Amino acid sequence: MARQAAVSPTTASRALDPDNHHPVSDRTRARVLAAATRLGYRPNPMARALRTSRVPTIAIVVHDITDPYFAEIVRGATGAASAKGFLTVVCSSDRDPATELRYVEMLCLSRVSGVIFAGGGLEEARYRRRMAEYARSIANYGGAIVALAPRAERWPAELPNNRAGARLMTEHLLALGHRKITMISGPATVRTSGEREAGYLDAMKAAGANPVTVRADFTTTGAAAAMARLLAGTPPTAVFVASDTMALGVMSELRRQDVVVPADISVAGFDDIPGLEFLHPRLTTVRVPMAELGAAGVARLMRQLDGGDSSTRTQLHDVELVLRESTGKPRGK
Amino acid sequence: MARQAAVSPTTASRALDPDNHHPVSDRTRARVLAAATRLGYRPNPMARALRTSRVPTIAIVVHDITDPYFAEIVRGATGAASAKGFLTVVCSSDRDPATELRYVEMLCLSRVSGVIFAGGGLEEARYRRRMAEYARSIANYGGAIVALAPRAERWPAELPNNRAGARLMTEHLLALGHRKITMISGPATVRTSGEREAGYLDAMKAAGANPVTVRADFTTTGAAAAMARLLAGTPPTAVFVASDTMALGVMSELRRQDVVVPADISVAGFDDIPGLEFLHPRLTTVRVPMAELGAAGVARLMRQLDGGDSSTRTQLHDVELVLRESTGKPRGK
DNA sequence: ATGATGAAGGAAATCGATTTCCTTTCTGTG
DNA sequence: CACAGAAAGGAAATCGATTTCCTTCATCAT
Repeated sequence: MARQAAVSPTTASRALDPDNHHPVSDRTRARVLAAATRLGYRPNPMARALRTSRVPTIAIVVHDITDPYFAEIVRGATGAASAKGFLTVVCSSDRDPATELRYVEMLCLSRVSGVIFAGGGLEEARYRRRMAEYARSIANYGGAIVALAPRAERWPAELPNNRAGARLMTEHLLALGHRKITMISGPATVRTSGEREAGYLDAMKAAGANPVTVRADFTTTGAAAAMARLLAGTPPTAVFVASDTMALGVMSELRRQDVVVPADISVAGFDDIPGLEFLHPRLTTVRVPMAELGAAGVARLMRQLDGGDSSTRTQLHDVELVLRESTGKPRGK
Repeated sequence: MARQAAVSPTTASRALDPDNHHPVSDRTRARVLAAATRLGYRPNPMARALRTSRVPTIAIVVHDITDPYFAEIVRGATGAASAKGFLTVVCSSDRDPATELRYVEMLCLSRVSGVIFAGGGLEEARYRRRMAEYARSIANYGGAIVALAPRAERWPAELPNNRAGARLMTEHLLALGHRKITMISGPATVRTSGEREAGYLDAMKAAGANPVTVRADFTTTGAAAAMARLLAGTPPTAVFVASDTMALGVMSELRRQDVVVPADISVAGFDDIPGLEFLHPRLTTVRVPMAELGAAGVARLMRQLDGGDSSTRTQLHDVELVLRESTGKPRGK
């Protein structure tokens, strides 16, 4: 108890308040500060949590922590959070809505200061209803929420510019001379792939090309299966895959069937997850600033907690074309 | 306050105690339980934390969350922890000792119930001293510690059987007919690679073959550089790399120099990180049950917290050879 | 001179459980 | 029948800050 050393019980708290707007004279504050450093005093987070009804930790809920996309986001978020003295709990739902809801319930209960949803939501009624309930409860005790993927809920969001990126990539493919470009996208309920699809359509229409979209599971194996179906018919000269994780499956299937990339078919991905440099040919993709998104999410959270920013505005983050080896001119051009 | 509904202030706490050894009559307990469920009562974790001086969360400190090896461990740990009603905070030190120490200090302060060290420690005096201090402080408030990698500190540990796995892999290479097998290992201060080296030496000596070990940074690029040096001299017919992450660098360098795997050189890794199936040729490696390690770490923690297990014994986990395409007979055999 | 205003800081309530003492009521035994 | 000892449960302290009320002065305007 730093109190003994200093003089006062209450005053210590006031003097130690970082953004203080309490009447404390400079002389007193100096005395308290001196005593505090002398004693190596650190306020007990649990005690203060009980009073303020918020623990100084933020949570980040992801679909799968082993997915490099989410791992990068988590890395960015933990760094930013710890710089602010916050711990980061990660909740990996393994894509199970029930698991995710269980986590969010625990988070509410524990009164974490903020929750970052790195993955998209679900279009299921029960899920949506319970999530809304939890969100209300979090807002109630003064917690904040931020989304890093497009969602039905109107939460503050920090998103990659999916549509612009997809347009850019499609234009790249068109510029190489491709006309038959098909997009391997996710299920209609996944908004991220939906936005990327929109960008693809923008570019195809602008070029007067005929867009073809096939839907697959938003996973590696789902995309591999879709690619196999494509190969069974008359395959396009280029495929644009909605995410790198899916592109991995596509490349794998192509190799299995001895289709040469990019000579026979060009392949483009989205995200630029780490590790792509070990794939051969190296994947052309759109770089999403994942760590930056994580950090931006934390920053947004902090602004909300400080009472400043209360808008539910969506902040877009620029993405960038990364040209590597998996795309090339179509045969005979 | 479930108290109103029931009858008593104290008694509720006793009745709700899971492993109760308090004098509470069955009738009373039933009444309290009924009231609790009726009101949907959940004890406030922060209040109980203040009293018991431990929050129901565990921490896992890793070198790099984007490394699939650690990501898998985290996945295993979070699953096991949440099943016990614990949240998991992850601390990614990015291999910086100062960052790691800062995290551990925050963890002590927050009074997390347990800390799992997924990565190895450092051999630096200052680091060791401060870490010992924090460990003492954690033990002081009743927290637990578990290591998932070999460490100088004598903490309870759940480890993969690195030595046996390395012996197995080396024997596999020998059985294929290789004699010139060199091991690309980590720095001498990294105990994990040290143990794997020992297993390699065991097998080489037993076979009367001449062991050659080269040291590299315990990273992808470090291993790539080491492989480049090896190719500059008279290269071996097989290389055994201390980890899959490093093997990625080795494979990349070999491809860059147009060395064909396994025809020209066989390559073996260690860990069996996910994503290896997209490498070509697919990497032969030793499977370490990473998620299982994470879960075992949590289980060990729980046993310590329950006051049962207080041994600092090291529990070894079996590893398993995974034969794929990157190893084959040496030329001309 | 006097009341109004505001700055500085202390006393005590509060956050919501857990835990330590008790007190009361049985039960069994000499 | 009296009394020891156990069983059941309540009152109050505790954990360590934060926050709400006050009280006390000093300053200023009327």
